[in-house]
Amino acid sequence: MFEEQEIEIPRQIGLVPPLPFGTFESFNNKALLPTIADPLPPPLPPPHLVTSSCLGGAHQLLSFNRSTANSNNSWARGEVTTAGDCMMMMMMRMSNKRSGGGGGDIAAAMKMKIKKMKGGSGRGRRKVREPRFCFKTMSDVDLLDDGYKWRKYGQKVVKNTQHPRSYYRCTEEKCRVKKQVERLAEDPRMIITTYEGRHVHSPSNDLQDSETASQLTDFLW
DNA sequence: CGCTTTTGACCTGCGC
DNA sequence: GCGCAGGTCAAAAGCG
Repeated sequence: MFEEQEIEIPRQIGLVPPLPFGTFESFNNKALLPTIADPLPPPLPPPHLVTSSCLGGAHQLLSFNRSTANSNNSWARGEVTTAGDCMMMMMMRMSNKRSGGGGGDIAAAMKMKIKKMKGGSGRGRRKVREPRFCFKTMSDVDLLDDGYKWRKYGQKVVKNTQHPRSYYRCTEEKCRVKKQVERLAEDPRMIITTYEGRHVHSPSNDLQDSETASQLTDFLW
């Protein structure tokens, strides 16, 4: 059970079904498909982070075809080929669910961390913490291609970790989305990517389907 | 030359 | 109040 009153980030993060960890099948099964009309999943198990080793090596090619997708949304028209696509799918999935209400699991998962950061830290003005969620992925490269352009603005060695945490900000003007990237101490092949905020623009990658781009704008933060 | 990365300093909150 | 830790700033260096 979650003590929702202690959750200090907006509940718009929504529900995310727990993902089996360690296999690409987790991306081929329905749990991750961005089917907008999906009913809400059953009540969630305890707080968790979204986890999946969707990437074997650097941006291993993933295939995700129309028949698998089984829906008319934009993603069903193409193939998922990059790490970024995988992350987008997860993000979209989360966005799909948030409107259904009853969310808060990710928020709960982050509760301790957010609570600790409540009031924040760092230089200058204090601001309201944006919604956050994180992915655990397997990749050789730290900065996954998620369709957006990022500028690194800091790096920090976090206590009790072997690898520094990198801080990135979306390069788009007026877009305040940030992300943190760090490698797992236990398994350096795994990287934890934490997104904070919501994109106010389309991915900078050239998407062949402009409709896709516009829909992404709707779904991605 | 403009953009990105690096990196040490700085700021703020929290725990003791 | 002090020290610690996390997050951010910004100057300098690097790069295409």
